[in-house]
Amino acid sequence: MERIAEGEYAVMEVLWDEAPLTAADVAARVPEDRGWSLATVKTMLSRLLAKGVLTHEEDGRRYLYRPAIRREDYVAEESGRLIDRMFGGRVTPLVAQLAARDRLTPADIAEIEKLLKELKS
Amino acid sequence: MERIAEGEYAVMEVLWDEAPLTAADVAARVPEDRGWSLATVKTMLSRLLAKGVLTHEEDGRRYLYRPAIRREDYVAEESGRLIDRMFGGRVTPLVAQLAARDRLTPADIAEIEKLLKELKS
DNA sequence: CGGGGAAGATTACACCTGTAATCGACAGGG
DNA sequence: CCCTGTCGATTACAGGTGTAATCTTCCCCG
Repeated sequence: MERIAEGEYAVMEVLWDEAPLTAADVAARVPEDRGWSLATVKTMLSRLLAKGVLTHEEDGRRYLYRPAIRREDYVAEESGRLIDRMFGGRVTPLVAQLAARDRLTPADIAEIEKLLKELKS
Repeated sequence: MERIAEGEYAVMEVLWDEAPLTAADVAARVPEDRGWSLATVKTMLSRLLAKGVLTHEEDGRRYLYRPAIRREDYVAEESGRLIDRMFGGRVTPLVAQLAARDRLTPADIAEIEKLLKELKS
């Protein structure tokens, strides 16, 4: 699966959330703080099409864009890459790391424990 | 903290493992499969210096390089970035995701449970 | 029916990254 | 004392990315 750049990912998020959309619709839904012009969004859409992670169907003179890959799949791949690179492919050190950095609230801990318990059954 | 590119990260790994080292030493320790020439490694070192994530001390006509940032800190930052981007800043969905993707072996689960238990005390 | 606006396509351009080659200085061996 | 090898510094260059502007085509409003 083709790599998706950081900015492009923001566009994918929009379409994972709602699809199909026109370029203008996507632009309208991209987070404000990106400060992107419509032209920029169109560039992103073209590149994502070229990468094969979006498809488009014609709607008169416009395109309707929709994701060609599933969000969970992409997220899984990216997470895997990070874990491979920074934690030698092992998940436990990641969790340990997060714990040590106080990224885990008591609520998180409870939730994860529940999750793991279900996994074992 | 400056962003470290994928290739540059491989150089950092070498120096986190052993420092200080000369450019030639670093080149000798970079994973074979990168297939990098000494020149390439030197470029990486310069860029990392420019980014402020390495320091160098003179040793005659050569430099001895050593990390200027701690590995755990950088790893923490990168992990945080991924979690923010792909999981809305929440850790639990990450773990859920890993679980669903069978990235968690029973041994992992046991280990994580132990880790969490310690956290609570 | 003509002009303006909107759609996608094409082009632009600077910065980052991977991957070096080349350059100028200098130290050490013969 | 000179040559050669080695060092860091500088330069190179293509592909990816952020961020658009411009071009071409065509539809709709007046």
